[in-house]
Amino acid sequence: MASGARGALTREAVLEAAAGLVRRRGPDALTMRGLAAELGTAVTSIYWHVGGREALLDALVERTVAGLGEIRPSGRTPEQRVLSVARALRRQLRDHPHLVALVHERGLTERMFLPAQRVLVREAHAAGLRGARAAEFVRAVQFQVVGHVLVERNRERAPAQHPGEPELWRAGSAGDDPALARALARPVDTERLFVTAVRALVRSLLAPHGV
Amino acid sequence: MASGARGALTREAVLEAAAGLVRRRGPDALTMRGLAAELGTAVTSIYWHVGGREALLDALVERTVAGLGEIRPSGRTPEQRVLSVARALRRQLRDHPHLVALVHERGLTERMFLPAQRVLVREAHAAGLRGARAAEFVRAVQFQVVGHVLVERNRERAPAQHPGEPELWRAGSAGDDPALARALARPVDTERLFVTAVRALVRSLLAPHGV
DNA sequence: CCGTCATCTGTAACACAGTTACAGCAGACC
DNA sequence: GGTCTGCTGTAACTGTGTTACAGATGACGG
Repeated sequence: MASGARGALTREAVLEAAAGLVRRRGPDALTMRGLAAELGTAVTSIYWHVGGREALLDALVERTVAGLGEIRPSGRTPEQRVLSVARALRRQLRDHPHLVALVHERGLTERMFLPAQRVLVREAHAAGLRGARAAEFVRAVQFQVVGHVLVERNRERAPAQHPGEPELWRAGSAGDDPALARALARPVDTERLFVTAVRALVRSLLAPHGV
Repeated sequence: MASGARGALTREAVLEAAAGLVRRRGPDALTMRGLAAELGTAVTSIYWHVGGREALLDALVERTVAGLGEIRPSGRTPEQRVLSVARALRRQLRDHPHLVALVHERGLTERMFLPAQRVLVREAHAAGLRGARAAEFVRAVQFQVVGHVLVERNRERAPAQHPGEPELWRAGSAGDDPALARALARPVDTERLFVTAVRALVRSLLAPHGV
């Protein structure tokens, strides 16, 4: 059963090296040959241990998601607690930028959110939402958080754009509101925007006055 | 200046063929050799006319965005009008699914939204928002719409997930709310969710009572 | 102690991708 | 005619995922 004398390559070692490679140099840098070189072995060993590239990426996603810490709500009101969950989740995803790219590339955004879903369900209940209404609340928050992070990440690696927002709003194209033009020409404060948007959404959905 | 006797390959013809290829078989199917074969020419001609693959994709995005129709708000209240803009934009993006993939791959989500930004600014103004407040409103709606479409598209091409929402919520893991468990085990009605979320966000941000 | 077998590794290839060096063709212009 | 520019084709280079196949290595049964 045992392998050669020296390294005794394991599936875990392969995943570890792959994770390191992705963390340091991004998902595109994860090539089978490069990974083999990093491990000082041959490509075929990797295929034997973890299967092809697809399986490797899937395993990486699973591994990283499992490694994310538990999310604990904090705050008094349900609104505060949900907001804290959203912020924690965004923080986790931003701390693992490669995960977002990986997950999106593989169509697994749902998987990325599952760990937080239970927590949100509890908070929805605590806020008095039940049944389909609660489910819709959880889904709305989920889509907003994940969507925001996707857009955010996307913008960060965006090249120079033509025409970009600065050029577009430089002149008086905003009618008679120079403050607005200035604000739109400035780069986005994504952290602040995130909090504002989530708070607005949550406040509205938790409001008691029916839809 | 003129070319060979027959086709007279032009940059426009190359872009048209590339757009068709992407529309029919997705961005991955757009290979330089495949495109050349479709056009009955050689790869080098494509390089001469439009540059490499990156430039080709950029041109495609530009072309498609330019081809999107104008967005006209409809409805009486600002809330209704903004919601109509959001729905129209989502509809446009969903009618060009390849565009979403292309744009995300190239980090150009901002470019995707620019045509609608002016309209939203006008509506924000009509609703009484000014300056930084209006800018934040526009950005929040922008992030939500684009983010939602990204998540939506991502889910549609998602493979079977382990564990998925159905398995997760099949049992009584939702405490004592079987209706909620059922709702979460069902597939998401993204159209409805989109409207609910955008309306909630807009309503809250347009409310007069300060932050 | 020898043989067999499952496990693991290495060599070398295949098909396909983007890209480009370079030769050649066709019309324009002098 | 000669030359020059615009455009096209051949064939190659590098790098990708993947796999057929031959070995190596150690455990186990006789």
